[in-house]
Amino acid sequence: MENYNPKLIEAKWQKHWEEHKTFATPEDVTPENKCYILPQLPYPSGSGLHVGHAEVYTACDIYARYQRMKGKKVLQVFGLDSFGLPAENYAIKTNVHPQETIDKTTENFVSQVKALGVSVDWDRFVRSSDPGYYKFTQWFFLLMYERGLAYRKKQAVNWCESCKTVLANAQVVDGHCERCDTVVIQKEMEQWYLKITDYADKLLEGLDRIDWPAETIKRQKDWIGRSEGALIQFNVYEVGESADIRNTKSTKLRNVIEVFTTRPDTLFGATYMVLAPEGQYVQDLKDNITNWDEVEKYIEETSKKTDLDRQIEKDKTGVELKGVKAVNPANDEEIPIWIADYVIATYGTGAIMAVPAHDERDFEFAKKFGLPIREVVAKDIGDPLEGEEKSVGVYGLLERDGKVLVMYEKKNDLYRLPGGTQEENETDYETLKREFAEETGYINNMPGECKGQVGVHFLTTKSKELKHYIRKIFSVQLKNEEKVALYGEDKDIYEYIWMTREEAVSAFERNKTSNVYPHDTGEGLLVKYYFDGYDECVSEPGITINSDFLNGLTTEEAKTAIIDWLEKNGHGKRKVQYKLRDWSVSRQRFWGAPIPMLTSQKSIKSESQKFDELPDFVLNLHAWGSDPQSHFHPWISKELAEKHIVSITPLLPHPEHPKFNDWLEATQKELSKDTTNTVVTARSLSCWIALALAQTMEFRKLVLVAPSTPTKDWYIGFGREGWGDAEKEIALAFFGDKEDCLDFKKIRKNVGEIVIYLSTNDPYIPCDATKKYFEKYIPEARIIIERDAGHFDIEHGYNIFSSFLDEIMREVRPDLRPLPESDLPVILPDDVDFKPTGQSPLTYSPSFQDGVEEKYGKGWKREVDTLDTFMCSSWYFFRYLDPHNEKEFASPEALKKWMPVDFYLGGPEHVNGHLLYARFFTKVLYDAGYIDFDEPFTVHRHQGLILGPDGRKMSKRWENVINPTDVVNEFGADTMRMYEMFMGPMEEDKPWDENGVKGIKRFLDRVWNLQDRLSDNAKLDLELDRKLHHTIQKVGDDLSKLGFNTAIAKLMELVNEFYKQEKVLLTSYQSLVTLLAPFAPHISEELWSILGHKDSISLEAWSAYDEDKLTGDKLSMAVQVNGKVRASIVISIDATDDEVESMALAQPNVVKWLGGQEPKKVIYVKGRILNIVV
RNA sequence: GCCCGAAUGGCGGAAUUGGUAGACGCGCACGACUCAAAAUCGUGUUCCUUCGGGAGUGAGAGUUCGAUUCUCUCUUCGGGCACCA
Repeated sequence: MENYNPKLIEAKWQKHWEEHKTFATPEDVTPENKCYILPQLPYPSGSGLHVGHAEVYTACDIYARYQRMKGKKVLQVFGLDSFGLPAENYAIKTNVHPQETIDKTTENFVSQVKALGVSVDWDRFVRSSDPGYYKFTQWFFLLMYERGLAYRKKQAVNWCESCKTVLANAQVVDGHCERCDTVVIQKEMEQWYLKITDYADKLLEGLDRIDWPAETIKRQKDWIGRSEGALIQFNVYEVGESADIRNTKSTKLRNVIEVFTTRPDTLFGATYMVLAPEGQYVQDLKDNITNWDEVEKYIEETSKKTDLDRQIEKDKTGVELKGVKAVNPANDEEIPIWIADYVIATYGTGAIMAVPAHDERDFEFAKKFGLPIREVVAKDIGDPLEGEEKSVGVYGLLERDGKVLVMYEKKNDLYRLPGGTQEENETDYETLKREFAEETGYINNMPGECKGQVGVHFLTTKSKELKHYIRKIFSVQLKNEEKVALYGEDKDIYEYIWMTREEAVSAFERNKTSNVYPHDTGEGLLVKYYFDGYDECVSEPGITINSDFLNGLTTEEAKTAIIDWLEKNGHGKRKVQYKLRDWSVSRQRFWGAPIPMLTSQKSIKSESQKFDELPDFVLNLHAWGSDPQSHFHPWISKELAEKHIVSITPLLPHPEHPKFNDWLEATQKELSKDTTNTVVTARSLSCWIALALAQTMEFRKLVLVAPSTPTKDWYIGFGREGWGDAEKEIALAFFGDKEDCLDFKKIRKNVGEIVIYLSTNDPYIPCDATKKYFEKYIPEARIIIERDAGHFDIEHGYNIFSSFLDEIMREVRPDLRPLPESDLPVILPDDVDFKPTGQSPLTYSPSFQDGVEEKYGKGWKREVDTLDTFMCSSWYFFRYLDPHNEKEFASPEALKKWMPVDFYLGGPEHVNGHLLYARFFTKVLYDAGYIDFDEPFTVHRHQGLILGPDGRKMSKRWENVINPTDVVNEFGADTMRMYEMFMGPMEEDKPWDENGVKGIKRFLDRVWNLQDRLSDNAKLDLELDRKLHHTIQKVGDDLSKLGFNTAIAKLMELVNEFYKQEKVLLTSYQSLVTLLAPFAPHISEELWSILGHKDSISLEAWSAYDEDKLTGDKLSMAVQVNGKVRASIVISIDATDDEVESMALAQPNVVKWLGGQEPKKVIYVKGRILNIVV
C-alpha cells in the first residue's frame, strides 16, 4: 500500500471531475428535488483566497455534495464581483488598467478555489465586470427607472474625500468610509437614487417568511426602522399678530410646520418646537425671523460639522427663532420655535414638537435653555392586585411624627408601615385611602384623578422596577409643595423607607445625581427631582394627565383619541415613518457599469413649458361607469389637497353611456389657458380623453392607469371575450370609427412625461398587447406593470394608490432620458484616465460620447457616472441560472426551475447592504411580473470569522495571516477543508490552530491506513455495527443542519472504534468512506476506486442506517440518590420498571447512600435515569 | 445611551424535550517501537483530596426529585444601532 499522498490524488481527481463534467448542472429538475446552493459573491482581491473564503466555499460544497448524495439535483455555482473600488484603487496605485489586474486576479482566485475541490458547475462562472453581465445590471437600472424607482436628486450626500466618491449609508461605518476609513463629509450633489423606501413595508413583511438567522432579521428590521405615529401640523405666526387674525382659520396659511411624532398622546406637553437647521422650514420663515444673523451663523456652524462630530458632541445646542411663534393645535398655546442640530433634516419632516417631560433629548435641551417642562403622562400603572407575592405597589409617602411614612399595597391589602404583622395592620382599605389622601393631598393613581404634582406614582407589580425607582430616589409629596428625596439601597430597600428628615436628607446627599436640584427655601428643603431617565417615561405607557380630553386615558388610548381628533379638525393624521433611506447608486468612479441614461442641458421640451417642482393643477378623469367617489379618486383628492395642490375630479357626463365628444368637452372646460404645469391623470376609458387633450394642449405630465388603447378594435382585439352588444354599442359610441387616429407626434411633443400603469391580471386591458401598443407609439413613456392589480379598482385594494400619487407629484425631468433596452450594454470605454479628480473619469473619455448626438439627437450626452457595485451583486444569483443568455437576465424557465436559492452562505457584514438590496431587486421583479416569488434566499446562514492563531483578527499588521493555499500545499485540500469545518460551529468566530490542522491530517492518515486491516470475512462485531449505524444517522442529521464540527467528531469516533479491531469488515469501511466523501472528496474518491469502484463516489447514494441496528439489547443507566449520581447499572432493554428499581436498590453504593432509610419516592425515567429520594 | 448575543478543563469546543457534564480534537504525561529522534500505536488527562469522598458549566438567588439547559438579579466579553422624534 502506498502512503496517503494528497498532492497526487487531489490533482488526479480534480482533473477527473473536470474532464468528466461530474458536476455539470442536472437537467431533470423538479421543484421538489432541486437544490440551489449559493456561496456569497467574492471580490477577487490581489492577495488571493483568504481562509474566510475557503470556509464559505467548503461549507457550501460539503452541503452540496451531501445533498447530491441524498438524491437532490444540485446547482452549485461560483462567480466574482470584479467591478468596484478595490480594483480601481489598486489600478490607481500601480497605474495598471483594472481590466488587466482583474484578469490576473481572476485566474489566480479561480485556480485557488478549484484547488479546494469544490463541486461547482464551472460553465456557469460569471464576472460582474464582463459586458455580457453588466448589460443586465444596466437593464435592471432601466427597469427601476421605468417603474419610477430610479430618480436623480440634489441633496446632501455622504462623500469620501479620499475615494472621491459618494457613499451609500450602508458604506459609512461609524462616520468613516468603509474602504479607506476617511471621515465622511456631507456634500450637496445631484445623484441617482433607487427608491428602496417604497419597499420598506414589503421588505419588512417578507422577513417573517424566510429562514434566516434571527439576529440578521432583527438587524434588517431595525435598519428599516418602522415607527407608527402621527403627522401634526403647527401653524406659525409672526409675533405681534393679533389674536383675532390668528383665530380666523385661513385655509391658505403659508407657514405650517408639520412634525412627525410617535407620541401624539403627549401633544399637550409640547412646549416648544425644534427645526433641523439645514431644513427647508427655516428658509421658509427667513423673512419673518428677526434674529436671522444669529440663526444663519448657527446653520453655518452645523453644516461644517461632520456626522461624526454630531455623534460625538451630544451636548445640546440651538438658537431660538425670534419673531415667529407656533401654536400648539391641541390647546392653542403659543410656543417658541428653535433650531438645533439634534433634529436631523432627513428623518420625518425635519421638525419636531418637543415634549421635554417625556423625551430625553427634549428634556436635556429644555433644561439647558430653561424651557418649560410639562408632565402629561403619569408614571405608574400596572395592576397591583396582580402578580407575585413580592409585588408591591407604593402609593406614596407622608411625613408624620418626624418620620416618613410609606403607603404601599401588597396584594389586596393596604398596609401602613412601620412594623406590625399583616394582621395587625390590616385596615379598611377605603378608610385608609381616604385618610391618606386627606393628609397628603395626594390622590392615588385612579385614572383621571391624577394631579400634576402628585408625582410619586411608584406603582408597579414588578419588584425589579420598584427597586429601580426606590434606589434612584424617593420623592415625597408633603404639604406646602415641599419635596424630600430618599434613597433606597438595592439589597435592603426597606431600610431607608423609615427615616427622619435628617436621615433622608443625608441619604439623599450621599446619592446626589445630576438630575436632582435641592434648594433650601429657608422653611425647609425643596427638592426638585427629574426622573433620571425620561426615556422610560416615553417608552413606558402611562396614564395621560394635564391633557384636557385625554386625561385618564392610557397612552395607547390617548394616541388613538388624539389622532382621531387631529384628523377630524384637520391638524394632522396617522403616519408610518421609516428610518430606511433611498439608496444612492451613482459613483464618480471609473470601474463600474455606466448608467444607461442620457442627459441634456435643456430642461424643457418646448419654448412655453416650464416645470416647477410641483404641478400647479391636477385634473383627474374617472373611468366608464365610474365616478369621482370611486376607487382611488377620493384618496388622491384628499392627499393633493393636503399638499396644497389644486385638483379636480369632475363627474363626466353620462358615465354609463359615455360619448367621446361629451367627455372631451367636459374636461376641456375644467382646464385653464396655461396648462403647461398641469398633470392629467386618467383611468381606463378616459385615458383616451387625456391623450386627445394632449394633441392640442401642453401638459406637464399624463398619468394613465389601465388605458384603453385608442383604436376602434379595442374591444375586439384586446377586450375580454363575450362582450354583449350593449357594450359594443357603448364602446363604438365612444370611440366612433377612429382608427389609430391620435397624433402621437404632437402628444409626445406636448407632454413633459407620460406614465402608463398596467396590471398583469386586468380583465379589460390586456397587459402585453397594450404595452406593445404604447411602446410603439410613445416609446419614451414609462410603463409600470403592477402585479395582480386587476383594473386598479377598489376590489384589488386600490382605494389607496401611493406610487400613483408619487408620479403626480414627481418633478418632471425632460433633461433625462433612458436608453432603449436594445442599445444595451453601454460599454465601459478603456481610453480613460482613471485617476480620481472628483469628476467622473468617463467625462474625460474621448470615445464615450462618440455618435451619441447622431443617434439620440442634438444636445444629448451619456451619463458619465457609474453604478455602485452593490447593484451588480443585487441580482447575480439570477444570472447563474442562465449565464449565456444575451436577451434576458435569465429565462423565465430557468428562473422557475431553480429559484429561490435553497441555501445561501455569506458574511454578516452585508446584512444592511447587499442582503437588503437583493431582496429589494427580487421584490421589484416580482411586482413587475417577471418572477413568482418575492424572497430570493429561502435559507440563509452566516459564517463566522476565522481569527489568527493569536486570537486576533487576521491582518498583515499582526503578521498572523494564514494563507489557505499554503495549507493546501502542505497538508492537502481535504485536510484544509476538514480542519476549517472542525474548528467549531460555522457561524461563530474561532481562532486558527496549527496543531489542529495536523490533527486532521492524522485522522485522514488513519482512515487511509485502515486499508491494512481490511478483511471481507472478518466476524461482524455487533457493537461496531451499531456504532456505524449511529454514525450514519448522526452525520446525516448534523449535515442537514450544518453541524459540521460534530459530524466530523462522530466520524473520528468511528475510526477510533475501527482501530480497536484487529480486522475491519470491508463493507463497514466502504460505509465510512461514503460518509467521509462530502468532507474530504479526494481521498474518498481514491479509496473508492482502490476498493474497486468505477464510478465517482460523488454520485454514490448516501448510506442509509438501519433503525433496528441502532439499539442494542442492553444499556447503561445512572442511578441517583437525592439527585446525585451514585451508581451506574446495565439494564436489559426490555426490563420492567420494577426490575430496574430492584436492581438499582441492590447496588452496594446505593445502599450505602440510602443509609438504611426507606426511599420516600422513586423517579424512574425509562431508560434514562432512576432517582431515589429519601 | 439603547438593542441583541455569549460565558463550560491548560486550549478549540460537545452535551436531544431539564436526566451519568467535559464527546471529538489540540496540548500535556507515561508506555511500546527505536541506538536515538521524528512518525506511528497504546494508556491516562476538570479541580481538590487525609483516597472514604468533596467541589464543579462567569457570580448570586429561584423553580424542580434532578438545571450547562427554565426564571430573576449582577459581572465580564463580543456584536449591532446611535440625537430616527
